[in-house]
Amino acid sequence: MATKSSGGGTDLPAFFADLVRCETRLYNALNDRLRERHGIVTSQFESLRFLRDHPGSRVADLAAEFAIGIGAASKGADRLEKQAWARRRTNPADRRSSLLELTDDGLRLVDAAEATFTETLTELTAATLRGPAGPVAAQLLAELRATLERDRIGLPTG
Amino acid sequence: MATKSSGGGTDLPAFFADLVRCETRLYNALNDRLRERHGIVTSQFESLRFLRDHPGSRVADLAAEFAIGIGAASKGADRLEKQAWARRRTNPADRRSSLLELTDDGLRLVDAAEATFTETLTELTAATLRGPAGPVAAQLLAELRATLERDRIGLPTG
DNA sequence: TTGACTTGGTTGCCATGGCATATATCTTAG
DNA sequence: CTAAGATATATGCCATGGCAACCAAGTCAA
Repeated sequence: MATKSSGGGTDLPAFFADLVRCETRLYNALNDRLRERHGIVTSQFESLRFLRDHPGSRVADLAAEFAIGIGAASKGADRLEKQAWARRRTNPADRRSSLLELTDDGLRLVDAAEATFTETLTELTAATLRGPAGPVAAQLLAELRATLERDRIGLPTG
Repeated sequence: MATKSSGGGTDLPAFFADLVRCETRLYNALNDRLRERHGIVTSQFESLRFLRDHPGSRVADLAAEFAIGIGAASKGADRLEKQAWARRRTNPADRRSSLLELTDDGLRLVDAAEATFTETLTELTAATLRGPAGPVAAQLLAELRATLERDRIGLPTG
């Protein structure tokens, strides 16, 4: 029981495998629904929601939030701009960067997509999360996330 | 509190966000360690471990396990074969498919990588999972995974 | 002020995965 | 047995992300 005892009673490799499998399948399922109803995928929905809730963010802020590279964040912003869902505005305080904000179209889209997102997520997870373990697990994931972010774990290079 | 009550006391969108952020950062961090020490990434480690533990699996079995498309699984197998970590053997019962198995090199690699994997994962998560919430959360994710797999949620097309 | 360093972002190249298509094999109704 | 359909995989095209090279702009010390 060497493996189990390292995690204080939890089989960490099994925990990780379950975490990844849940994430993959939920992400895929949400992609399907969001694509068919709104023409976007989950990563775009999350970017739009972040920009709605944090207007004036920079490309680097998107990268940090989602733990993706700066390059990927920049390209993602390009795509949102190309669809006229977001735009870059010159940052008056630092001309190297731009401040991102949603357009009216983008705002309407994210609000509509959020309904689909929440509905689908509820459909897929509410039964399992309904019991008393739900909030405990949610709290633990929030703590794990906070720890990883505090220690800057798993940030890509570029 | 409409959102929270749908999940029986859990904010499902927040739960999902935390789940995805944890998965991304852990995956990235494990990628770094595995790449520098063994020249593989986490997805390859997981494939190798699966083949070690389920010898004679088919490409379709890999796809189902990881909720990726058949095409992606086929290409992944190609890459493992190219490195001589695995090989395809003709399936005597069905000549459309091959049975995959590790080579001796592949077996040595996965065993070595597993030590790095477990060690890194422990380093990153053991502190958070140590408390009483750890097993509760692990159990909940296992149940969620089982539900998603039972209902075939989030399987790609090809 | 200026030159070295840092920081924010963009872009090109490569690897990987999704999806559609193409093949080769099974399976099965008749 | 045969033809139609189902199944397992392979492969091509496209989208996306990592990483590195590059450029523009800010910071700082002397």
